[in-house]
Amino acid sequence: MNQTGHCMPRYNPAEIEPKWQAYWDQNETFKTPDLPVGEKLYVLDMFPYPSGDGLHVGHPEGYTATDIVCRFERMRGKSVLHPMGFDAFGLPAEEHAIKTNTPPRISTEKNVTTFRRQLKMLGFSYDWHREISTTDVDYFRWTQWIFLVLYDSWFDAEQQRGRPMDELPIPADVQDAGEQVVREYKDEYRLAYLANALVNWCPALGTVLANEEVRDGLSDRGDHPVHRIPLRQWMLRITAYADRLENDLASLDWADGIKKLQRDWIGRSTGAEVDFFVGPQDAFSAWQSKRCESGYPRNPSDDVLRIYTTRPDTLYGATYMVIAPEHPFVERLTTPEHRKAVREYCDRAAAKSDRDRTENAKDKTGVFTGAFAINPANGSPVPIYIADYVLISYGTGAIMAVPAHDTRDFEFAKKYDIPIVAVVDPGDSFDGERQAVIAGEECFSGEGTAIQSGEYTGLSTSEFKVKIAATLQTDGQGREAVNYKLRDWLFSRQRFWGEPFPILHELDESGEPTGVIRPVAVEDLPVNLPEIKDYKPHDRPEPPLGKAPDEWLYPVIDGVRYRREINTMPQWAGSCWYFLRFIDPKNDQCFVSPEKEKAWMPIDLYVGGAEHAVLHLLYARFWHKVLYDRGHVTTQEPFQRLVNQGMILGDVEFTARRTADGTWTNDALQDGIEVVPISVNDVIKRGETFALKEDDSIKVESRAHKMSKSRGNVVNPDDIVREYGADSLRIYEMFMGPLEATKPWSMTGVNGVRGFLDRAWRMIVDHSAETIVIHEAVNDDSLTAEQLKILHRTIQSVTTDTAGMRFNTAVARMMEFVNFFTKSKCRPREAMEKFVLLLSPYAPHLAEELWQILGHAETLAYEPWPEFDESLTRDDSIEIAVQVNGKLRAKITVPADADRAVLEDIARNDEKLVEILSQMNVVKVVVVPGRLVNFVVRP
RNA sequence: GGCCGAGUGGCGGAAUUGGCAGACGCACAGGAUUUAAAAUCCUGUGUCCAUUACGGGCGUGCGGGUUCAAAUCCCGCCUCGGCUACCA
Repeated sequence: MNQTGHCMPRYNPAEIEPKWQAYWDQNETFKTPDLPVGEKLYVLDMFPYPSGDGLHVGHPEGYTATDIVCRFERMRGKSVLHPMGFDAFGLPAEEHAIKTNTPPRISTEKNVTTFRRQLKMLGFSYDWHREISTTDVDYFRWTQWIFLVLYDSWFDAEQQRGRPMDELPIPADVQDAGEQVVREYKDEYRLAYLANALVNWCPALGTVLANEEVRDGLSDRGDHPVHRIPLRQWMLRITAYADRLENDLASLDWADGIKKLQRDWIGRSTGAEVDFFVGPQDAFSAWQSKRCESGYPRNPSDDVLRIYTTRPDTLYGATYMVIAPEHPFVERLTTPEHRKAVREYCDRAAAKSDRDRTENAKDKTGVFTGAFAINPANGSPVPIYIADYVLISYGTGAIMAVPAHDTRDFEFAKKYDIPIVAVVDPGDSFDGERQAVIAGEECFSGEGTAIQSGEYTGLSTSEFKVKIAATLQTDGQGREAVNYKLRDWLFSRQRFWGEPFPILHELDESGEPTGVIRPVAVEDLPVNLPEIKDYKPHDRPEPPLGKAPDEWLYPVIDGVRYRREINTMPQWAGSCWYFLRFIDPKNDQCFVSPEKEKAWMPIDLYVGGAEHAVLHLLYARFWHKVLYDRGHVTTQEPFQRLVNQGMILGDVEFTARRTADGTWTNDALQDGIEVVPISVNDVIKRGETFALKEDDSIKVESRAHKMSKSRGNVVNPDDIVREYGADSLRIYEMFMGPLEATKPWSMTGVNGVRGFLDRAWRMIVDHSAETIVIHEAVNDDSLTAEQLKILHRTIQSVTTDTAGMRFNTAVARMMEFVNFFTKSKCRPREAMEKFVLLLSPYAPHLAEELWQILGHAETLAYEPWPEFDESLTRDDSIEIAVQVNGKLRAKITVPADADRAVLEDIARNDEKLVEILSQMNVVKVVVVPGRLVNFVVRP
């Protein structure tokens, strides 16, 4: 039996785990057929970014969960697709490339090798034939192809679907204006389009930074100043799909929390757009009548400031207006005497990131432009301010400010002494000071009844909204509008290590861009990354691909010279469709064969961390819907069921506070007081909290922290596998608690699970023998009635718990099985074999080994999952509780199927109950068969 | 500030529909085995009172409520964690 020939009586994962991994590899045990045979199951893990640090213990948590489901369902006869790959584009590899001046592909491949080794070491049953990496040229060829689909699509708002560009209706006046106007018109509709977007440009580092790399207007690395500058960027029109992305959530089997996160992120709001006239006051009525005739224009003219509001009912209370510092009207509206102050204010705002602006939200700042607009409701002039609490990227970048009914406007108005006019009466039921609100001394942002609102006075908020929207519409001064917090997706990065855009910019004879864009022909894909000499940033806000050799950068097609797009796609791109490629990873004719796509999609179970709850899932859903609309996939949603695994924290740490001279203290943290780690042995529990053993007046803090390099509490799976084995790691991660919960790591816990596997081994293998032989207690006897009951109960629990992904309790039931049979001198082979099959999804290496020891030549991966007989799991007699007034007073043993009358009778005749009941009057008897009998009594 | 989640022994956690709180594991203690230790096996282990045995009181973050019965349902708080952050 022992292939290496030497004696191995003890459970030795270091030997059997590599053995079975090699077996699965050589026998292609988990190779999945191109098309499912029978019922299909597509189970997907969120593929990892292969960082230089290798796997951490958080990865195997979700991966083990899906692996258990896959192994379990294979045994239940399903055709399972379970692939793995790598999301390998990304910043760390590029940073490494800059530092060492080596191509990022080299470090990426090295990291992928490490990840693959670690994943194989854990015994996951992936079909490795399907491995893909987003950085594979054969892969990103199709990422580029999908980009071209996006570029060639527009969103038909009426039909609510994406359609090819050649189906876009071109208005006659546009058609007549010539080719260039038609081209520009088309570009306005494409799902992929170019626009000026603000980026964080850091001149000192010579690079553009992500929002999270900027703090207080300085770069995270090096503290250099960062400016927000507009740059021509690729955008994806995800907002067009906002309503579908929101509505289709209803059909998905996801946790409500995650759905809500997505809904909030999309952030749909309804309200109105209103144009405020900004010309001279005596021209106002002329403008009004003009608007009555022309109607509300699609794009605002120069003589108006267009705003978006969700509360058009508060129009009469708009006492000032605010535009964002980046608003295109800033320059034009500012009067000469305010120019200097405005310029200074806008420069300061430009130096701040969105995040910094919002972090100091309490203190509103702003500057007066000197200009006024006319409130269309009452014709009175209102001052126009510039303030960074208004964001250029939301709505129209301008607001009407109603300080009486918006807390932000209220703060601002207080600070700058702007009139506050209440126009909503909160009513009697209002908790706060109703009179203070009406007097404009307190802000109220709820709904109520209109006051001081001309003809609308007396209307409820909702009636008012409907009426004024209609009026604005007829007067051509506004219209109903919908807005989203979701922005169009900024889809380009000034980076080297990403997918190149398959886009060419036409150049004129002097080498300047003509504005004409030419997509790379599908047959010319892929556009590979060029070799470049160095990866260091320039001092211009230009991507590293600007340094590419001319042969790459300046292709000539049909005598026309082009410059390639030198931005690259963001890391999200590759993960937007990888699940489709897994279905058909080698196809060089199309991104996925329609037949295979139809057979395998949608994904039946998708497991990953909650950190991707919003962006990745939203982006992938968006791409999928475009592909669906264009007829390339057959499902509207890619991820039918989603489960988020919880975070694994480091081992619990105890800390106490100490002063500089070394005395313990409970004082708050301040200069001279430090937090020091305490050993578990020096800690006692005192009441609700922990305290120091040597001085129990000193509080000890007990908490598990996120694993991080800086804290030094990171657990490396390599170490765990070396010391305890992969099967122990797998089971421990499942046994810690529910999959979705956040839970702290514990080394002694792993050791405990290893003890269980040791016992399982010794239950079947004679560990005192010289060679591997089956334990003498294992025989061909038939099971006793009790053994049969335990076996079937175990099968039942493990089956339902595994199917319900309650892995922690499934493991507990298997532990009980082992505890029971280890005590038994007679362990029928039938029971042992069924147990091994139950264990196999959880501890596949050990199970395979035991299966072989029990005399089987083939892998157990496709053995039928054990069946249970429910009638065998039941007891003939059970013990139930007898309560008096809800308190447990006795326990009685009764036939399992005893009815109410019988139960009450037995309970009444119980020795103890006779005694109690003799002194009491029974008012009521509650009998729950199989549970309890409760006597309600009075003296 | 907003949203979401969670509070059960020394610790991780279990507990169908409201129906015997603490499954399983860790840790700890005692015992067996051993020259000894490790390993293994057995026993005990919420807490307080009582201990002659049977026992009894309390107990699922806190305070109320509904109910024959509440970890579970309702109302009001507290604490911790995660996400998010001026979205007009």
